[in-house]
Amino acid sequence: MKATIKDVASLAGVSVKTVSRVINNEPNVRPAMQDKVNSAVAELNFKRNPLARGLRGQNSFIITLLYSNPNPSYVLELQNGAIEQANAEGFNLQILPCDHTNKNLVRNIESIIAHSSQDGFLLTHPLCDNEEIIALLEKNNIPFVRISPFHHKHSSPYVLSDDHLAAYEMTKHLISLGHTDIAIIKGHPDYGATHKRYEGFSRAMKEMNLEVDDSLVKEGLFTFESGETCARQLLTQEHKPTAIFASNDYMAAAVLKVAAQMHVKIPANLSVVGYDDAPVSKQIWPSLTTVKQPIYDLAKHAVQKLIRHIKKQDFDDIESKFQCKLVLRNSTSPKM
Amino acid sequence: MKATIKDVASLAGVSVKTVSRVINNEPNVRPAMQDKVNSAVAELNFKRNPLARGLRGQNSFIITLLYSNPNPSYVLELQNGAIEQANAEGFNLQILPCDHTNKNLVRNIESIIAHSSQDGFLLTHPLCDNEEIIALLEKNNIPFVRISPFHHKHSSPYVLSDDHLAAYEMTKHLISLGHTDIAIIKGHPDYGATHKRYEGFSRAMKEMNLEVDDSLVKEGLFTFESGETCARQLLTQEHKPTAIFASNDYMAAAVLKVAAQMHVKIPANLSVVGYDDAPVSKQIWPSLTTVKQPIYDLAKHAVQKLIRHIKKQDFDDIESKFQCKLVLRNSTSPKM
DNA sequence: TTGAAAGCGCTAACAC
DNA sequence: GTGTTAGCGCTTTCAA
Repeated sequence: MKATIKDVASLAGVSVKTVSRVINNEPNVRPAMQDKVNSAVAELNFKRNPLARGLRGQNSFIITLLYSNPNPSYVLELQNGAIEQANAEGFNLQILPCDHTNKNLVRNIESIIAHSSQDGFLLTHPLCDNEEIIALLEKNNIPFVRISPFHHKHSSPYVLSDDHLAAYEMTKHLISLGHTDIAIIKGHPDYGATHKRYEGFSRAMKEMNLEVDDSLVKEGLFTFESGETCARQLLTQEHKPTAIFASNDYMAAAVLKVAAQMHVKIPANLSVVGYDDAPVSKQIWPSLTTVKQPIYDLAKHAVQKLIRHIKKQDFDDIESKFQCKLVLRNSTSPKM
Repeated sequence: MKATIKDVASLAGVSVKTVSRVINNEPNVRPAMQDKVNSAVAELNFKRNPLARGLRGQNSFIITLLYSNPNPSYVLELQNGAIEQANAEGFNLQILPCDHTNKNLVRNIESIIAHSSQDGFLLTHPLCDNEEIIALLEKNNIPFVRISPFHHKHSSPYVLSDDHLAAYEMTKHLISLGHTDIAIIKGHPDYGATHKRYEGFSRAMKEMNLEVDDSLVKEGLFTFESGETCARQLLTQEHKPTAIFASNDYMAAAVLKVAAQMHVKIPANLSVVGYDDAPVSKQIWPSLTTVKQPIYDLAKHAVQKLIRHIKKQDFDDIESKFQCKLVLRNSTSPKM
């Protein structure tokens, strides 16, 4: 059977409390004792029982990743980064998918935090901008870290990628290819990313003294269908762009569809860029020039911040910002 | 603070054991007592502490979903179905991504099952066909259910979708459109799905007295790149097909790419079908005719089977087979 | 610096 | 049918 702390104690010839001190890196244990305990631990292949630890101790060593996101590759990368870091620090990650349009959302989360014992939460957009959820966690004194929030007004820690800068650089890239009539298909208005990406785009255009014609700014919803509608408008209206910046890859893929139907050659007659480096960006032809967010690192760092918070250790900054990467593929070319 | 079983007991004026009996649906409690307990539970908003329950009881009420799969939408749908069902039955689902090419895989899993306390495992392909993992679980007497296994020789329960039939029907569909020169791009040879899909294809062809020319059977690997290679061969060789059955959507998307590059019009000059109903099948133009597996239901049912196993309840069948659905989109048309 | 004892919230064993 | 008691494996408290 599994070795318990008692087995270790008797093998090492010390008390259970001493074993507990050693395995928890508590101070006030003589090195000689530590060695004895450590070799007993190794010999018995002992690991703490997380259930017992969680029951008796202050902490359960469980953190919960809460998300409501329709993008599978994004969610999975988030999960993988969070699991990796949580396990490395001796925590378990619980994943909690939910639906942010559900009317009972807050009540459901309330019931979950009331009855299971998580040490902290990782909140992704759009949940991390939900005032009710934040108020709930604060009221219950549960530490949380927000991932890519839109609002920064809360004093709670958060991690994000520099969407503004990446959109700025991508736009500059299009301009450097000679494009001046650049359209943008914006994302869903409720998403922070939408506005940051648009601001980055605008700043680049302004800096290069390029006017952004209103007819070249379309309001999408991050879905393929919305991208299709916007693309159709852009490619049929009087003022046609020579390049389109779609605020995510799904909408960029929709641009390719409309272009194909209208016999507009990409990238020869129209350059298209997306955002996210979603799987589709490689599975489509021409493959999409896009922006890769450091999602895995974002998640790892968010867990790190959260655990620091839980352990009440010294804080690093409230904000941690990570850089995106431009991924140049085949949907862009110099303006003819 | 949270209400405990003691609080409920004193409010209801009964012993803790009676409360325990009621909340666990054990027999031998008078209805009057049950009512008293139930109203006390409701009044205090009591829920069992899962940590304490897991520590004392035989079961931890944790089941683990083990997977190693590069397909994000597949994995996420699996997770969602499994979480849904597990929670409905009062269990927690732990997700455990791993890498089936890792040399330490079995040792890692061994360490996990030795030290945390899961009640059972859900195994997905290719892990569910790994003899070492199965032997490990059997040795430790841990119940497990396999999801879409290739080998059926084990007596352990499994769930799967009827790949053979779906591939058969899809092939029949192509034949009904008038196609006779139908090529197939097979999947990775190590995957069971590869062979079942090929068999379904072959049976349909044979039934209709259509010969399958060797040059129309290509060996892919389920990746976009492998699909591209196969498609290039098919579209440049002497014997060209008028329809291509790609064993998954990634490879079907690759066929569209090659066709576009070679100015082969889809579906006018070439019909293409995929498999899986991956996100790309809707994000590409023409959108892909494909097969949708009931992954969500597969996962739910697998959990159901597993929990039955854990509770040592009467068994349903070892095998549970679910039907796929043909999804007809725009990549197929009658042969011209 | 170390250890003995109590007890987290629950279920199992057994008594009544 | 119902209750009492012990104890899961660990951490906490407090005494030495």
